[in-house]
Formats: sequence, C-alpha cells, structure tokens
Amino acid sequence: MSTTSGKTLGGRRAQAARNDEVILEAARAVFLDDPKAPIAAVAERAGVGISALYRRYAGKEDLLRQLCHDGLRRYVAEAETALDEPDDWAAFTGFLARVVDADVHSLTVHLAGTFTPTEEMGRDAMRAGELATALVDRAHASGRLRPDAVVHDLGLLLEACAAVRVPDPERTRQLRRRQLAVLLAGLSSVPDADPLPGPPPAAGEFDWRWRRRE
Amino acid sequence: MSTTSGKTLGGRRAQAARNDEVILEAARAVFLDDPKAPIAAVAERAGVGISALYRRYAGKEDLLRQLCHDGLRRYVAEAETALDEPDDWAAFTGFLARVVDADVHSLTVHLAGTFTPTEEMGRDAMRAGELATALVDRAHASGRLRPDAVVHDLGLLLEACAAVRVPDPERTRQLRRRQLAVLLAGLSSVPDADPLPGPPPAAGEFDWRWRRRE
DNA sequence: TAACAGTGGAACGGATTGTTCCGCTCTGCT
DNA sequence: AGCAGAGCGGAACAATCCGTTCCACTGTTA
Repeated sequence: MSTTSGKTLGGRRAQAARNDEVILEAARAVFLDDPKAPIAAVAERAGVGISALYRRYAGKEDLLRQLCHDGLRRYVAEAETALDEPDDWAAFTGFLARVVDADVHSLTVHLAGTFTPTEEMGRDAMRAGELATALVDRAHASGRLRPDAVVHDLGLLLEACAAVRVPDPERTRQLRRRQLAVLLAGLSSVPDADPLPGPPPAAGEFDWRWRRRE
Repeated sequence: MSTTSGKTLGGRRAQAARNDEVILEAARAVFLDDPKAPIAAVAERAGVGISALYRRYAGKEDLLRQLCHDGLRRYVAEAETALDEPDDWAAFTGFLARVVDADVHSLTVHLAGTFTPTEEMGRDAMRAGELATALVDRAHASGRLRPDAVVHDLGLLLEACAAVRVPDPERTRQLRRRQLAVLLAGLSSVPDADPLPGPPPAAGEFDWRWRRRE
C-alpha cells in the first residue's frame, strides 16, 4: 500500500498520523483521571512508546498546555453554539450539560498551574468569561434563573459536577447529569426562596489555580 | 515548675501532652489540604521535628487511619446530635451544614484507600450509613425533601461541597455554605418539578475509594 | 539499496519521601 | 546534686518515581 507521492498516505506515514490522534486521546483520558499522572502512563494507554510522545511534544508541560488549550477552545465553542439557541434558558442549560459531559472543567481548571500559559490562552480565557456572562445574562432575562445567582456561580457548579467520579466513565456521566439537575433546580427561580448566603463568588477566586502550585 | 508526682504536669511532660494536640491538628490541616502530603509537612506545620511524630504513630498509615477514624466518629456524632432535633427538615439541613463546615468528607472519603481500615471503622461506617438513612427518611417525612432524592444523593452533595476550595479557609467555608444552599434548594420539593435523571446513586458506588488505589 | 522518519524501551539523573538513627536537652527521681 | 531516660530535632538513608535522553531497529521512500 504505497503511493508514489502526495495525499493518501499508506503504511508508516498513516500510522504516524493516526498516532497523533491516539496519543491525544490517551493523554486526555489519563490526565482527566489524574492531573499528575506520569507521562509513561499516557504512552502505555496509547499503546505506543515514549519516543512517539517526545517526537510530538517538547515535554510534559507542552502536552498539558495543548490539552488545556483544547479544553478552553471547546468551552468557547460550546458557548458560541449555545448562544445560537433562541430559548434563553435552554441555551444556558444545554451549554452546561455539554460542558459537563465533555468534562471540560477537568481539562481546564484542574490542569492549570501545571504549565506556564501562553498569551493566546489568556485571550481565550477572557473570551470564555465574556461568553459565560452573556449566557448568564440571558438566563436571567428569561426569568428562570434566580436573581441572586452570579456568573461565577458557574465555577462552583462546574466544580461540583467535575468532582463526581466513579470508575466507569458512562456511569460518571449519568451521575454528573443528576448532580447538574439538582444544581440547576437549586438555581431556578422560585417565588419565595431564601437568598443565597455569603458574598457571592468573585472574579479572581477561581483563577488562583492558574498561578503555579506544584 | 515541678511537682513531686501526680497530676498537673509541668515542663517537659506538659509540652509533650500539648504536642499530642498540636500534631493532630497540624495533620488534619495538612492532609485536608492535600491527602498525599509528605509527612514532613505535618511536622513542619506543627512546629516539631519528625521524631515527635514517629514517637506517637507507627507510621504514616497509622496517622492517616486515626485521622480518618476521627472524621468518621465526628460524622456519627453530628448525625446523632441531629436526630435529637425535633424538626425533621432542620435536623437534616443542620446536620449537613455542620458536616460540611467540619470538612468531614475530606477527612473520611478522601483519605480512604491510603491505609488498610480496621474492623471498628467498618462498623462505624455502617452505623454512619444507618444514621444518614434515618435523617433522610425523616426529611422525606417532613415533605420538604423531593421524593426522588435518595440517601446516596448525600454522597454527591458532600462531594460537591468538599470540592469547593480556595486558599483562605474561612472563605472556603462561606462558598461551601453557598454551594450547600443551592443543592438543598435543588433537593427541595417543588410542585411540578422534572424528576431527577438517571439511575440514582447506589450503595457501593462511593465506597470504591475504600478499596486501595495508589 | 541507501538514507531516514518513526519508534520502542532501556538507562540515567534528579527529586521526593517514608523511616531510622544519633546526639542533645531537660526533667523527674533518688 | 546527679543520673537515667523520656522526648525531641533533624541529618542521613534507602527506596521509589518520573521526566528526559539515547540508541538500536524497522519499514518506507526515493
């Protein structure tokens, strides 16, 4: 299976191209499960040698950064998709459901601090914040979101869902959906509800992970 | 400051007795923050040498086990206290608030798997389960808890609250209270609510941590 | 068939950490 | 007063883990 030159690659090249995918997928799975897993675990899971990894990424930090950036882009993409939805409340809940399903939170927040971020990531993170605010504003406008909920309550909510984790991934997804349902019910407007306690979560309070830890 | 013999200990003995407390407190603080912190971190935080630790505990595992067991007993004690409360719903919410404030969840579930448990811990864990069930039953009886909530939803709830963590402990407590308020609102009965999705959390699904991991 | 991209995996060096050990201090008792 | 030893600090040790490098090998491409 060889071509003299050009597009459809056979044999070795194809295998290499496929490895690009396999490795990224393995890395995602492994680091989602444990943010400080050894890099060898990724190679093992991908069914490749360590060289195959180092051929593609300068080091562990590089891999983590790319993974995290991908997650961030996914978050932005889902938010943009959601903003196309005409129904304000459905846009809000649909966005959250998709972000929770994709475990974007573990990919972004939980990986932060393990690498030095790029400028572009900073820009994307800012954009993510704006989009989230827009979604929350619309949810407020719909009257279905309780008035004392703020944008940064999303951080709490996503953290809560990401914290649910059992060995089986599919079961994890189900339980997270349940958790999300409870949280959304709790964030819904009801006639005579006690206001949420304490100063609401503020801007910088969840970014502390981004400032290098270990 | 010396006594010929007897009860009020002065000097060295007193210091040692005080260290018992100081060390346990330091261990609690350190391991709550990071379940796999090095044992030296505990000594440093307590302001003592490593010897002071090894004089009291056979090893790291011993310390962790004791810490976890203490947490378990605290859980049981709070549950028993709650069951004395006449108001069913107040008993339920009060229990959760105290358990969340004391961060009992991090002390028990998050430390499990780092040591081999004793039989007594097994018994206490079982008792904890019974008490929790009693509290949930009473909450159901009060009509304030949505009918499709089950005991093991408490596991989800506690996990969600324990997941909230910022550098400042007091602020962490505030944010957890807020999270708890949202979750309790979500678990409250409302006339025409969609049922919670998915198979509800079941008995063995959160005990998986107790079966040794790393 | 010669060069080489792509790879597997052993090997290395540095870092981390649980535990032991030794010497010191200060107490409690005679 | 003086001694035996409880209590302690912290260096030292051994084991482990992990990121990265390196080299031999394989199949492909030209």
